[in-house]
Amino acid sequence: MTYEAVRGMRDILPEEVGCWTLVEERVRDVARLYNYREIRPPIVEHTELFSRGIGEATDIVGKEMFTFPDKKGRSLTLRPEATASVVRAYLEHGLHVKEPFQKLFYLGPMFRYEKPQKGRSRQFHQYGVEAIGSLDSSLDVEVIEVAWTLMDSLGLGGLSLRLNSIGCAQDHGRYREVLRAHFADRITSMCPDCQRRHKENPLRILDCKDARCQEAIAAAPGSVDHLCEECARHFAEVRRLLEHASLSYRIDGRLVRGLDYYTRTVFELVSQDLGAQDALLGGGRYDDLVAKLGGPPTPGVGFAGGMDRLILVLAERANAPCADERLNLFLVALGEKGRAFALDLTRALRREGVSVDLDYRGRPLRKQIAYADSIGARLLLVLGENEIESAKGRLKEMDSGVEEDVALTPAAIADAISRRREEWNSSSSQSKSPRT
RNA sequence: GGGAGCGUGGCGCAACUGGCUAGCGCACUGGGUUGUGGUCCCAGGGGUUGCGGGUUCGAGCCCCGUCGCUCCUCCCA
Repeated sequence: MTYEAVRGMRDILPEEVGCWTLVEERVRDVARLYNYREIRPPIVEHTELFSRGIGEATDIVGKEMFTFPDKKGRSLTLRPEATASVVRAYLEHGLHVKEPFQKLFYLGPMFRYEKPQKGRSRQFHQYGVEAIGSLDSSLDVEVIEVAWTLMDSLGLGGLSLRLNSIGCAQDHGRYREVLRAHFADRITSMCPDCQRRHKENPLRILDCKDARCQEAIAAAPGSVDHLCEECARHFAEVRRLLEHASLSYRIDGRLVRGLDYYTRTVFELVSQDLGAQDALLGGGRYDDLVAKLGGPPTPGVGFAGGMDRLILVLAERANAPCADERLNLFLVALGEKGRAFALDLTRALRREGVSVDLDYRGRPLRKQIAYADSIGARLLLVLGENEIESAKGRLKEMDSGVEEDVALTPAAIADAISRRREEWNSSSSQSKSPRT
């Protein structure tokens, strides 16, 4: 093997693409259902957008970005997430002036320089929604509902929602001190990482999984108990509305997300099927981000989900829904005459919107048919002297073996196929797929 | 970033304590006298054993390095 893909980047081959397009379609359908509109920011941004937006002190900015200089020496970065880009676009194009309240969604590749493992590659794909311009608790709940609805539409049950509120910027400062005080007298018996975190950002201690630290963490006060009056009220309302909508959740006082811009509501949807990389999607409020990036004080809330992980989970469950587009018709050409006839017929049928293919390698009849079968063609039509002379052929259904006479005109064949389309569409996603 | 394991044709695997031209299944190609597939039979192509060094009479097997993958940790999607 002479070349291989760059570490942490992988090919999505034709066999898998069906699952991807299906998930993408569902994301778009659900987003539209809730009136979120698609936005497509570029993949490369000025490095500063992320270091400002996501936070200098975060792991993402500190050590996980694909950053490089352009030809004029400006520092550019492959986006590690999309929220900062969406907010940048929101401000750059004056959306905040035209209509400050915007509901947007996106879909696409993100890049983080991490050690690759299952469910975590350096180029990965996220979908996400952002609702910018309102502090209303019902919007937090709507965003969470979008996530649940999407999972439902993919037939994914058995997921759980972890929920927390980390309060506003002022609350963060106070809570940090509360934690620092809590851990102060036992920090010496905790892991080295936590001793560092204790100084830098005690919030991160809550994320630690080291056995030595668990006791102290379990006894730590939750952020929920240290919210200011307004944040507490906001969170209570979020919870009330979630319950009202019958969306179950579990309060997790240890849930602190890795991006600095989060405020108030934070949440994660986790799956048991994913091992260490169990977060299927996560999000929350970012009420200070727009202002931090130079805009007017504007609240926002959103989430991002990992498509790669989602597809991994779908694949592990039985009957994963995958788009399965099968070729309508394969023409088997016999001899010179048959070949010429088949080429013309192919062109005519394609103009009629019928997907058709034929042999390009001069293979014998038997192999042509075997090939048609292996690529999952729905119908087969043999074109030899007999057919051309009589202007009649036999259309064979590959799955059942049933044959039907047809006139060899594009219109007649296209008609015979369109009669079957409905039946194909209703059974396509579960029926036998090609190459299995 | 730290820890552990693993790299043999496209895929899945085999090769006794280092010992003959590195095998098998699937897939692929051709054929079983150019008119019907998914079964069967025959034949065939394809690997400098991830890469680079070393030890040895001899290395797919041992040692070192390197690259990659997997899992845990970390982080998150």
